Amino acid sequence: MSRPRSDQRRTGILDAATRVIASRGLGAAATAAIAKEAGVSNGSLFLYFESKSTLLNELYVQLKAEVGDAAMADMPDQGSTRDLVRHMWKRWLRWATSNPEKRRTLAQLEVTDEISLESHELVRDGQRLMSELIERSRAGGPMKDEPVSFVLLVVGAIADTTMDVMIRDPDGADARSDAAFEAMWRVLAG
Amino acid sequence: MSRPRSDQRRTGILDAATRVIASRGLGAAATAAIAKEAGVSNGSLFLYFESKSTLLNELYVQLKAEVGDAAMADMPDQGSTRDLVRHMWKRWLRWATSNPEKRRTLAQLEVTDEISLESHELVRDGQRLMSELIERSRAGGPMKDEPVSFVLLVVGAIADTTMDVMIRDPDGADARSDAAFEAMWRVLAG
Amino acid sequence: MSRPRSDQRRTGILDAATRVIASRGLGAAATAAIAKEAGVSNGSLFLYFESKSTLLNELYVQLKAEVGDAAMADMPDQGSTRDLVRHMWKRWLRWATSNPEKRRTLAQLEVTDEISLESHELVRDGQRLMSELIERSRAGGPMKDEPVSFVLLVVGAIADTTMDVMIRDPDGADARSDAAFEAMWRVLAG
Amino acid sequence: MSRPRSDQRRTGILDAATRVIASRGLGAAATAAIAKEAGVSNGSLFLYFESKSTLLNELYVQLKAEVGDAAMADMPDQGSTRDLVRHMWKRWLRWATSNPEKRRTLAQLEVTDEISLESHELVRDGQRLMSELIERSRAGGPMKDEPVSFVLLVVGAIADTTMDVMIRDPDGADARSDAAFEAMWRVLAG
DNA sequence: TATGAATGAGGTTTCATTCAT
DNA sequence: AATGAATGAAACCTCATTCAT
Repeated sequence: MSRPRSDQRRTGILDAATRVIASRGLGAAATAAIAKEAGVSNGSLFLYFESKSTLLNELYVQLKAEVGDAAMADMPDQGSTRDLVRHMWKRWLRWATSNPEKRRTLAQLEVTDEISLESHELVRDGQRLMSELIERSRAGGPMKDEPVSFVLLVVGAIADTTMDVMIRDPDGADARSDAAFEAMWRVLAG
Repeated sequence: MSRPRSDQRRTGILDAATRVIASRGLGAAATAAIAKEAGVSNGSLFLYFESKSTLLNELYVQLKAEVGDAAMADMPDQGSTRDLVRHMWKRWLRWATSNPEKRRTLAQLEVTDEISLESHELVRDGQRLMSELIERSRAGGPMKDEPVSFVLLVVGAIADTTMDVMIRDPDGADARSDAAFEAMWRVLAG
Repeated sequence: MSRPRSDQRRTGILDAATRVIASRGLGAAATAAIAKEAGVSNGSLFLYFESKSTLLNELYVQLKAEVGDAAMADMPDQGSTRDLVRHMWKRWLRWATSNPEKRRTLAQLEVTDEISLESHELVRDGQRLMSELIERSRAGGPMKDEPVSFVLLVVGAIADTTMDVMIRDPDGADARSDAAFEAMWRVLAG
Repeated sequence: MSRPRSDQRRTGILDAATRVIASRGLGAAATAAIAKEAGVSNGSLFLYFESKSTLLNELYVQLKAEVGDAAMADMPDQGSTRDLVRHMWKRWLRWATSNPEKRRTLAQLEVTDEISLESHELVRDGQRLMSELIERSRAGGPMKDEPVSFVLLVVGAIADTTMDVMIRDPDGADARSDAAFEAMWRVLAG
């Protein structure tokens, strides 16, 4: 019938947005700049995304899902809880250091009020696997009586901080990662 | 030209900016809105601050200093390191829960690329006292060989997360604060 | 290239345009909206009409012809001039009240500068029958020495106003119609 | 204190809008075009008018008031009703022929759905004087039992049509005006 | 010094029209 | 012939900053 709407193009726009936000900041991420970076006309962007706001929200949800998937990928089906958490930790940080732009972009989106409550909920739903692992790990730790959501936020904050530092100074990345894991593990398991 | 004298006005503008950013978000913080909130004319704002960017940078540095001062105020000159850190922790979180708008604003400014490298350095300098306390505390912990700056960032991230959750749900504030302190202390002192 | 054949589609698009303009106003009548309302693809519209302007012009001419035809239909071949004019008047207004959307759309098109001089001339040509009737009627009236085109415009203006009021308040329609006919007749025949 | 907001500028913008709409049509009356025509910056327009819509509404109300004022100006305090109506008619048409652009613009604004109900009501209120004169005149005529608002609309329609024809062909203006007055008078007084 | 009017670049979004399928 | 994705030129409006008063 006609040229089919292309998933590649959609993805291309999201990728372009990631790059623009990472390099120039959210404040300078004009739709025109994103479209240009994606090699797409100004109007096409609005064919694939209803508004700039939906674009940002979808990008946020997708990136969050990507981190979550990366962290839980290839999870062994046996081993001590500590080993499982360590696996998660490694994958998590590896994703960040391999995708510094996505990490930077995510950090910016995390605080905007452009991101709707609904998107935040979608993200929470997608983190069920991580939540469950955290839940199991904290049994004997200092946060055993706190809401899981809070524990997850704290662990996430430590991870994010570690990522940022690792990205900024790749030489010390391994040392940072290991030390932070030990620290984080104590937060959970005491 | 020369610095205008009314410090009251300067402060008024900074306070207004805090309120506007906290309530409406950084994206909607037009200079006109800030001026209006401050009860000052549009143009006056630029007599006190060279540009919007300067204003935001000064606000950031000032708020960061305020948190630091609050955290280290009334520090007893003796007591175990743990007690000192506990003191810091309590003051720190109390400041945040007493100043939710400032906390919210700070969270927004933290990620903008509007904040210059210089401002970030200024902030680091102002945190010397905290740094030293952290330095002393971590001696036997899992992060004993990491750069202090990194440790400080991790501790700060835990604190910020705790603050945000406490502000969002004041009922559980005390439980959150205590549990997070124990967790944080393990990060430091193992 | 050559005229596409499906007259049904052509008509469907014109009808859709009528509906869209009547309900949403000429300013909101995007070609995409018209195509959608017609159940036809975006691009097809331009197979049937060279441009939006052509579409509007054709719609205008067609609607005007329709009113004219309706007004002169079933005209008896004898009777006093007054009876003939009365017949015309009745049919004219009946068409309008039976086709409020077409009437509304026509009112909008009447003033746009989108309508070309040529279209206006086409319309005038199509109103020859009405013109002749008016011509005969005004013999003894106050406008007996004016250009027929002017008289026709005046009569049309009275009719349009009456229609609009009738459509807006159907209860008083008959009273309006009768009174306005008497008034109009005096304009013609004094 | 500062440069005062200038009524001249406000008026200048309204005048510019009138000119642009009259010459290029409402569809081509971009705010940028209006601003340029007014010799004012793009942004200034929005300092004087909240939105394009308010600008158009104010223009409409103002022009309508102007016509009404013009029509009722210098009304003698005695004389037959017919003389008074004739006075109104003359002034009314004179205004239109002296202000062809305003007349054209008004014709365009009259049908837009950009004009709010409130504006239409404002206009109606401003036409009380005319209404009263019409009311008195129609006592023995064919429309004596119709709503005044309807009669006013009909008279207005005749006037508008006459104006348009007069403007288009100034040579026959006087003949048109006189004939149309006689016709209109019969509508009222039979 | 203080005011707020003035500026114009830039932002998001719409839409008539073209073109690949 | 038919589709609907693609285009890019506007359109309206905001806002940091300057400038007349």
